[in-house]
Amino acid sequence: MASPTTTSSTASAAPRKRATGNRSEASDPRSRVPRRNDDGRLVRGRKSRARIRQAALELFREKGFDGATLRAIAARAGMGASSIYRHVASKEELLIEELADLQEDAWAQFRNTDERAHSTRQRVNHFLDVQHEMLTRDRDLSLIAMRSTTKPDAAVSRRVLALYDRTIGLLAEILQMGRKNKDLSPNVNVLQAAQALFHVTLGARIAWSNGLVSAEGCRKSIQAGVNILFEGLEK
Amino acid sequence: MASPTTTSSTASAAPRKRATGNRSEASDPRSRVPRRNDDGRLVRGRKSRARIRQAALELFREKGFDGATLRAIAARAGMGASSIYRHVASKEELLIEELADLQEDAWAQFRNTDERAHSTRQRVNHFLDVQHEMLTRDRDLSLIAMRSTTKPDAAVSRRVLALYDRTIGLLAEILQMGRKNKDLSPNVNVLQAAQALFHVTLGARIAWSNGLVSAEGCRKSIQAGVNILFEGLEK
DNA sequence: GAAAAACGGCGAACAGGATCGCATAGCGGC
DNA sequence: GCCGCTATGCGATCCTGTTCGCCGTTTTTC
Repeated sequence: MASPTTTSSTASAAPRKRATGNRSEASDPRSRVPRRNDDGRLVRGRKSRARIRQAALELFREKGFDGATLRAIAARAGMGASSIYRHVASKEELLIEELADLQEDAWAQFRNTDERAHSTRQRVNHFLDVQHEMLTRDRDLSLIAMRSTTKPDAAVSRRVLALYDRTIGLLAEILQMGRKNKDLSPNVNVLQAAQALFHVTLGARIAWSNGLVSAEGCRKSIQAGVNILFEGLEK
Repeated sequence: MASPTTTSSTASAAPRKRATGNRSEASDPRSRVPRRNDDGRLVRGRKSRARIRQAALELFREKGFDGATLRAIAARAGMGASSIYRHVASKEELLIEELADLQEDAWAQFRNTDERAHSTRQRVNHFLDVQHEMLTRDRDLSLIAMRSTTKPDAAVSRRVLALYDRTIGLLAEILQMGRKNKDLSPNVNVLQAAQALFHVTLGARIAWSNGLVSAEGCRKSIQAGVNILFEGLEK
């Protein structure tokens, strides 16, 4: 791993398609944008998607992500394993869809309970608490999200990264408001600060999802990080 | 993923051994602690390990981690694929071994160039720079290390986590010294601070390894995080 | 120095995610 | 009512990490 020779990427550089691969390109279902938009006619597909999702949800809960076989998910959804790939690009995507929804909920919940009168630090802590609560409900959520980001050329990676970005954006908004209110030093770069905050939570969650600390310990660790970031280390 | 039902873990809960599995337990080579310690007489094994490692190294560089097949590695090392498992518990371990070595080198390099007279912030930046340089030489290094930590019950995960811990420990040492020298506020918790610093670097590296920022951008991002942590956000 | 135990290697097999090629169904246009 | 298009489904198959059971070799033990 020492010299920066050439193609060192996690992705198998070659597309590894079977040589015969001539699935007329335009009709390849794996190009995830449906050509015909679903105006209500494609009922069967939507029902299948719902069934797949439900089955995946249940099995993930019962056996964990890695314990839930695609074939088992498919069976419970009442179809063959390969059919799942008509609706989803990878197994991970099944979980990430869920994560995206829960994120949305968490953000909404924050918006509904946010008090702009509170100090910036309080608001940040509140935001991270809501986020924390959502994520610690299911270990796999953080875990598989993280794992996805180790597959740079998979679509699911970009999806997760986008969620991360959105989270950072929301944090930046809070900080921005705080800076305007003279709650924060005027020369902080809110985006960088938001990133730092987010990364601290991410790191704490690694420890939690590996069972090194309890959910509460994770929360404490996040709070400690927030405090340091706000107060600084220097005297 | 909503309710905290029961067994929701990434690991397939059941050990999934084949029912017949009665590999006399005591003689199972997969229990990675060799019964007999290598005092120099077990030459064949050591040569094999070296060949495997070399082959893996080359192929990872040529094709990337995911692109390098175990069968290919084995072939280049002149043995069957299954034999590799006499020496290594998983493919990931092959890369992590490398990472551990490079870490050691990086830490040594830091020790050799560290100037205790410098400010704590300078020393931290130097430490992280050395670390950064080492890690950005190979994208897979950070990537697969991260991926490993998403498999909590695998040995390789614990190995990586230990490396993380050691890094945090070294950072904490620097901070501790800084606190003694009144370089830092006396009431900072050095361990928490070190964790926060480390997590910021980890987060920046996710962005880098996904191609969102250049190596230099990653470095800048880390530095920005360090600055925020030292100076604090509050005015 | 012989039995016991650990080492190290092999080919077959397994599991599980993903892909292929073909078949069918639903819909709009004519 | 037929055509053509896309969506959806299926079973076989691929690929790859990993495990199994077996066996020859080396080291330890007594």
